[in-house]
Parts: sequence; structure tokens; C-alpha cells
Amino acid sequence: MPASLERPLPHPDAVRVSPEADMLRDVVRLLGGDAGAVEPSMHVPMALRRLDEGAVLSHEGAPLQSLHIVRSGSLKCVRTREDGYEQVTSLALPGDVLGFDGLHGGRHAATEVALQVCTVYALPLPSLHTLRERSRPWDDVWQRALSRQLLLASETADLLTAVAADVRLARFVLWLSARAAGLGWSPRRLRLTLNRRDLASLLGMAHETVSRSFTTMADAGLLRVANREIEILAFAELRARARITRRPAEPFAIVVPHEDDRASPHAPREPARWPPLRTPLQDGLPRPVT
Amino acid sequence: MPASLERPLPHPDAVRVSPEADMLRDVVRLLGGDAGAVEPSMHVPMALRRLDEGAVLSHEGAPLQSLHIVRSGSLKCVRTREDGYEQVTSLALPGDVLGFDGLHGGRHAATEVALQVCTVYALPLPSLHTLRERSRPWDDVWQRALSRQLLLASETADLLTAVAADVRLARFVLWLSARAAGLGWSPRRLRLTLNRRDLASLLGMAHETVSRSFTTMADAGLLRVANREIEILAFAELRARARITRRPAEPFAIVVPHEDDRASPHAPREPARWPPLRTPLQDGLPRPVT
DNA sequence: CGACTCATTGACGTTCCTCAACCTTAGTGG
DNA sequence: CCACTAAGGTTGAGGAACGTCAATGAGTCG
Repeated sequence: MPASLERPLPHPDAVRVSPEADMLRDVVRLLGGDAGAVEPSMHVPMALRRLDEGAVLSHEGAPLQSLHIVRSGSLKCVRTREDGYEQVTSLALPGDVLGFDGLHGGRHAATEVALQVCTVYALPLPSLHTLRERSRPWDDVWQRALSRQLLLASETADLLTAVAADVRLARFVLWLSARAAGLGWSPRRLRLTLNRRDLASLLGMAHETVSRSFTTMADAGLLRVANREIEILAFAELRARARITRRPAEPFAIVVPHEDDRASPHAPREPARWPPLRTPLQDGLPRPVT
Repeated sequence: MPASLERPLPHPDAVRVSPEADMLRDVVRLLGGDAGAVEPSMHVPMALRRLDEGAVLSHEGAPLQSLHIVRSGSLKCVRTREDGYEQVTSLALPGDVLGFDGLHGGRHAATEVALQVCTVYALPLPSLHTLRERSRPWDDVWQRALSRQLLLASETADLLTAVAADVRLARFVLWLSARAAGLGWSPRRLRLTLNRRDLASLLGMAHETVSRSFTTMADAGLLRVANREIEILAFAELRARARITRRPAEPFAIVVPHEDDRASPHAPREPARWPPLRTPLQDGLPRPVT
């Protein structure tokens, strides 16, 4: 189901955004709409902002003036608890709408921080108003985008409902993979932009446990992990792990990525470790963004 | 913050819904809009459905034809996993919009099951279309309702991010209390319509742990629990428990609900159990709905 | 009254959170 | 260029928390 969430998009840089009028077109594309559907003649105030890594797009509680649509890069949405603990609530990727959950209260519901260099469209509320009023095609695109955003939120919650830590992590990796595929990136080779601590916060576990779960899954041959670069080696088995809802996951079966080189049946099952796996990736992974 | 989510509504039965034309009015009221804002002259096809306990409002995967707005009662949203495990993803209360997350894919994203006798407005998609096209006030109400729904989804996710089981449970109780307050019910006396198993599923833990956590909090004097009836005895302390994000919750301090009868300082702190608490509530709690 | 669901409680074993040490990587300044 | 520092990541040890299995009440319906 997450795979159907997105459709492949042309490479971001293939789209030239020269004058302001084309921004709208680009936004429609990002939201998954028909780029030609909205009359390009319309132009409403809108801005393309560039954010450096660590830059704050908007602060929790600040009055909501614009909604944002991520064009490239990634951001984390954070809520600061009263004790100062920073809870990561979601990871935003290109095409995501930010800030809509604040429309009801008139204030930003979370702080959004760029995890890398990002570009983001800022759509002022009056512009949104105007667009929805004047263009029915736009309004349709917008409704569907909101629906998708709601679906994404419930998927994020789904990641958390699994009881076991590596199941949660496996689900996250698959979720990210599906989103990557939807963006036209490789679903096998992923680049995390969250560090272990933020990822742990998002998944509701200790960051040491994230580390350990990665190691466990890497030793089992499901993944290759080198810092923030991840390669999925065995989709089917990873999915199997992600499915587990309760019950003490039967002792890890070592999985060999391809048909050949299968473990002989009389090899020791439990303590066996596949030596060469989990080595750093020799060739750098393609950067997902910009 | 959740408290500001809703505003007190008049008692549901105070609103007489005789002819079809008044339904729209009622829906606007439920969504938190100005009841007089939308021209009452408009009427579009719409239905008020009554559901018995256990009735299925819509099935996961079924084509989406109507959105639903809960008028009274409560429902659980469930996703069935491939292994047959039923994951509860949310609890829907009056004013909630159901089905919108399926708009994007054209199919219901979850199965919705009535937890008690419910009444629900079914708003066919073409009707929604017509309304949004013809009435700007309606459209505003609708946008805000969607925004609120997105916020609710992220709040549900928030419940899950806490690591400790009783913290998750404490957050849930406070969340329910805030929603109850927003609906004009008592924020102190709550009636769960989910059983332990479903609640456990929603919170991502074993149902025995739900039981035990209730017991623990009841013994600490935070709550009184009798089956599905809950009375909050110490809001401040309950909130304190709900805040805890990490770290081994300092050993439970026994809390006395009111100023009088405070524990003497030299009383044993650790093993002390307050005897009479957690007894069944003598008088039945007011039924939240219908 | 029996059959059923729901809730509670106990026992036991595993998971995973915490604390801590250590290593790598990256950035800075001498 | 290297030393130093800081941040990020991994690993180990220990103990509490919690999931599983199991048995027992309590409430409901036929």
C-alpha cells in the first residue's frame, strides 16, 4: 500500500523553475497532480525558500502564515516536551505538506528542522485561499494531497504499534524504501538523514537499541549498514520481520541475499555469523537529494 | 493543547434533526463550525445511519463512496494484518471525520467498527463536492475539520512514542479526558468503550500490561478503575506521569486525591498501598453517549 | 446452569532501557 | 600536518520492565 502512495516523479532538477508563474506548476507536480491541470496563467504570491542543514523552517507555536511544500531535501518535525525532551514526530520528504495540522489552531503544531540543504515552497494562506476559490483542478489536487498526508500520518503511527524493536525498525526501513521508490530513487539503497538519536525518538526506543537492531539485522543478512547508508539485501525476509506483530520472534534465521551460496543444513544455525556482511559500502551511495 | 481542540457542544439530543435539510446544519455543528454559517436552504443528498454495537461501518479496501461524520457513539478503526492480527489504529468520537484518508486511493484505508450504538452521517462524495463548490463557509468549516483530523492523528501517534507502558496509558487517559471535555462530558469520569485487548492494540502493548498499569496507577491513587469506568482522582500527578519521556520513572509516590488526609512523612513510602482505592464505583457513571 | 467473553493476577523469561566505555568521523585551531 | 575536541555510532554489563503462558474470577447471554 505505501508503494501506491506516490508515483514516480521526474528528477527534481529536470524541472526548471525560472519565473514565479512556474512555481505553481511545480507545486502541483510535487503534490502528485497533473502538471497541466492548473491553468499556468494563474499566479499567486508564493516563495521558494532554501534552507541550510539545521535551519528551522517554523517554530512550534508560532502563528501560522504559510503552508510549506517540500521540494527537495528532508526535514524532521519535532515537538519539545515540557521537560526539554525533543520528540521527533515525523520525517518530511519531497511532496509533503507541512503546517496543515496547524490550520485549525492558527499556530504551527511542531517545529520543523532541515536535516540537509532543502528547498521548500512557502504558500501563504491567502494564496491557498485564492487558489482554492478560483481553480477547481487545484482544489482537487489539494484535497487529494491532504488525504495522502493524513494517510502518511497514520502510517507513521503504524511504525510505532509494533512491540519489538527490530520490527519497528524493519518497518521504518521498508516505509522509507517505499517512499524513496515513489520519489524515483532507489528503493534498495537508502540514505538516512536522521541520526540514530532522532530515529530512536521517532520510533520510540533508545538509540542504542536502534544501533543494536541494525547490527542484528545486518548480521542476519537483511541489510547492509554503514552509518547512515543502508542497503536492503533481502526484501522478502525484511518484510517478514516487519510483519511480526507479537510473540517472541523465532530465533533469527540467517538469510543469504541470493540463491547461490545457501547455508548448508548442517552448519551451526544459532551462533553463525556471516563474516563479510555489514562492511562499509565500497562505493558511495547516490545522494537522494540535490 | 488537546483541550483547545474542541469546544463544548450542546447535548446531542438537544438538536432535533427532523427533515433532511437540518442534517447539514448538524454536521456543521459537529465539525465545530458556526451552525448558522452555512445556508440552511442548501440541501444535498446525505444520510443519517444508525449502527448497532459491533456493526461495521465500512470495510478496509472497499471502494470509497461516502465520508462519515460521527454524530454519537464511538467506533474503532482497525487494520487487519496479513497474519490476521487486528491492529486498532484509532478511536473515533463524535465530530470525527472517517474515511478521508481513503480519498487519495479511492478505497477505505481501515475497517470501522461501532463500539456501541452509534449514529453517523454519511456524506456521499458528490455531495461533498457540491457543497465545497457552492458554499464558501462550508468549505472553510471543512478545511478546519480536516486540519483538526490531521492534528488528532498526530496526537494518537504521540500516545505511542512514550517508552514506558504506564506513561502511554496515562497519556491515553488524559487524551480521552480532553476529548470528553471538548464534547461537553465530564473530564473526570470516563467510560472506555474499548476493551482491554483493543486498547492494548491501540497503545502497542500486551493487554495484561494494560491491566497491570491500571492497577499500578490506581494503587498510586491517580485513578479509580472499575472495568471500563475510569475516574481521574489526581490530574496533576497523572499529567506528571504522562510527561515522563525516558529514564526509570522514580518509584511511585503515593498520591492522595485531596488536601486532607495527606500521608505522614514517616509513613513507609515504598510498599505502602492505600487500601480502599480501586473499589468499584458505587454509582454508575453517566453514559457518554445516547 | 453452562458457555462465553472480559478482566485480573501470578510466574517466568526475554527484551530492552540505562549507564558506561570506547571507537570513528568530522571540524577546528595551532 | 597533526593534535585536540566534539558529535555520532557501536558495544558491553546489569537490572528493570514487559510480553508470554497460565490459572482464576467476574459479568453476560442463551
